[in-house]
Amino acid sequence: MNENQILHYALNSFAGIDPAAFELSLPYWQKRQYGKGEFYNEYKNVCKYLGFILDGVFRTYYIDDVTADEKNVFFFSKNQVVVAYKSFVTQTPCNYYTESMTDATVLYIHINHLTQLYQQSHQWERFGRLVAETAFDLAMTRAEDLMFLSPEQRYLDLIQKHPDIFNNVPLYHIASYLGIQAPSLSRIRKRMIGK
Amino acid sequence: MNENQILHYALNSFAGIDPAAFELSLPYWQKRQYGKGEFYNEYKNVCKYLGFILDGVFRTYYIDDVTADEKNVFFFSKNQVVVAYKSFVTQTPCNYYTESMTDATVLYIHINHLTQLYQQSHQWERFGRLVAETAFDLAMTRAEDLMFLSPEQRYLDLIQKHPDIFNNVPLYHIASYLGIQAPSLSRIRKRMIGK
DNA sequence: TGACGATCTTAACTTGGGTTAAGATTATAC
DNA sequence: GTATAATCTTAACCCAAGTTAAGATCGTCA
Repeated sequence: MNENQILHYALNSFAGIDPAAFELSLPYWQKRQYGKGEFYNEYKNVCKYLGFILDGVFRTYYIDDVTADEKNVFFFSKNQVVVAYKSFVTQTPCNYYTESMTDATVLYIHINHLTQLYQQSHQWERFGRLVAETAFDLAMTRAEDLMFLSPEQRYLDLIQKHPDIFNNVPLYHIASYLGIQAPSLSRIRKRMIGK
Repeated sequence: MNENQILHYALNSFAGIDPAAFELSLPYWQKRQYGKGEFYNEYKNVCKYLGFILDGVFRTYYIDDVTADEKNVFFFSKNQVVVAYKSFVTQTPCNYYTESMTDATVLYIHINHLTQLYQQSHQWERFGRLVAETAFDLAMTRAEDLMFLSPEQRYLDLIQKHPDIFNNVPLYHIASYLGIQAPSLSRIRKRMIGK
């Protein structure tokens, strides 16, 4: 499959975007390559683009004012949307950094063009609603993991449900995502041996 | 103000629902009184109603399969929407209990009627999008609090930002919401004295 | 291959929350 | 106003994660 076919396939399975609706959007998608460590969106920047990851992994992180620690909030990987959702929706500055952790390729569309598509097409309006619901689900699941699971359970969950992330990301970034320090993750991994 | 005026005022400030659009919805709103401890929506139930709280406080909580502990997820209070959002949107069974913590009065609308309003009116469609964005914001803020703040900071935050909840809810429910046990909250409160 | 930087683990110690059960305080009902 | 239940605090002990720094391992590239 070429890149447009991959994109159409993903949009169709996600939101039932048919060939005609996809055609509508085609002039608006652009492609960008990211080197490892490049920013998709920076702190204080308004996020103006919704991206679709053809390849690579991104992370969204927060930097604590006081301790200057980085805290990983989300990972985004292949065939997923990457966006600073709240900033994108409200067009306000973002509190996070969103950075590529690997070389990456992204197809992206400007918010103005997306808004245009919303007005032109029911299918795209539906897409907008589904993105909102997906964002809610992502945030809610994150909150639930933190509320209901121990760090150890969160670790096992991540391995099981997101091997693509686990296998492409250094452990200290995993630890930060799980809400613990690197030595704690090492201890958890040691405890697991033989279980 | 009578109850319909309160509702219209809230809908107007939240989503710019004008008198005509409000009029459209009027036949669909119903009123219910809750005694303390009654359920707005139960575990495994599909949430079919979106509620607007005229008075009272509700909590949404999860029960751990293993320990049988209750974990408070959200509080909803006066002049806010109460709903099990994910269950409502997807019309799937809810993982939570949503229960009134005080006597309460709620105006509520059935999902089918709301969907009907979405189709009839742009203003109501906008309302639907804003509810989605509010739900996202609530879940994201919950996740951020758990990721970035210590239990102590979360406690101070709650007092400052949600005195209405803090003043109407027993401390052991607050502790559960903060993600700690009641004795820990006592220790935090003791530490605070003199600060 | 060997050296450097990146990553991961370990150790030793500190800190704060979990657990359990008892006791103090507050609210509520009779 | 007193009894009773609900709520809140305290104590004692345990355990997991935080912190810091050192050391082991892995990857990469000249």
